[in-house]
Amino acid sequence: MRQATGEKPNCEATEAQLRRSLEAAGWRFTKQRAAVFNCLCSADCHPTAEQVYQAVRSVIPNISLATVYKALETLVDAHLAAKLADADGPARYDCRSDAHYHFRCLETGQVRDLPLPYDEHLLDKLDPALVDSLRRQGFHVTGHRLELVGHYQNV
Amino acid sequence: MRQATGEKPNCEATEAQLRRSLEAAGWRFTKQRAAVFNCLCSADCHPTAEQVYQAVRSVIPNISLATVYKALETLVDAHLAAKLADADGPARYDCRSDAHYHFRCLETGQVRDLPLPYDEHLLDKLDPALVDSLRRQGFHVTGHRLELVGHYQNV
DNA sequence: ATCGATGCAAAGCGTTTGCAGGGGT
DNA sequence: ACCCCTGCAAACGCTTTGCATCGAT
Repeated sequence: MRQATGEKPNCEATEAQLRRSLEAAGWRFTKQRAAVFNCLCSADCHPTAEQVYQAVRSVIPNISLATVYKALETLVDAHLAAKLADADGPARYDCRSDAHYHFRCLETGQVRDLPLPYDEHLLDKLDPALVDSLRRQGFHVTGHRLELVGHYQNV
Repeated sequence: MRQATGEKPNCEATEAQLRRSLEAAGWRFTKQRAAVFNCLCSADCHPTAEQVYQAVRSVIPNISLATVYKALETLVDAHLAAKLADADGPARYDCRSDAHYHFRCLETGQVRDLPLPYDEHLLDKLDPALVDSLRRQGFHVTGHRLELVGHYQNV
């Protein structure tokens, strides 16, 4: 975990902004949800529910793991976070909900955001006629998920 | 599930070929492993362990779900299949182990292979200087996973 | 005051494991 | 004959749920 530095979209969200987003989605603002959200935003790579739980306990010692899971689900529902599947092992949570790409370290399993914009025309770059060709075969493509894999070496 | 039509790489594998691949990886040939492999190859979209179990029971009625899981793990180890993560819900199994792309139907959750070659130069097409730029930020990219999403409408 | 959120414990689901007996080499 | 594999059942890890109480509006 690192301190929030304002690099990530949601990180600048003040408590008031978080409250507005939650209420806009029909949820109440609670300190548990705020703590979970702040944990996600200050993490340098996308944590698991258990990692969020351990981190948040230093702020709210008696929070329960079930509450962490419910808070994460609430944040996802309010489009304040996204849930990322993991082939083996627990899911990871990302405080960005906009379309973007991820990097997965094959050595540690860590998942990070890539400083790379979502490219709506990726398929055209692969092959300009691709989407039409796929549609003729029954595949109606509305988006894509790209994950780069390798290893991460902090500099 | 559909009948094997020979379109998929592993589908032409005779029992003898399957035996050779298993033994090359240090495993024995058993009818349970053969039945599980045949089920994967004849499926029109990548099944879950439970779906394999239900399908294989018509061939080996007393097979256990644990054996199906072990057979799938064995096939993955022998590079005769691959395991695909699912955001929510069980994993899916693919009788191809070469790098290729998938299509995920957002309505049914079904996953299919795409008739699309793996493009090693995808990142260069996104941006020729991308890999170098990422490496300077600590991301050492060795491959990528691309999944197209949308809905599938059989024609 | 109302009604949603929390914390706890128990249940749930997909998957893995331990083990005695059966089957492949 | 050896030892791996199977089938059964129990355990497992991650996640969700039921419920009484607490807290936000």
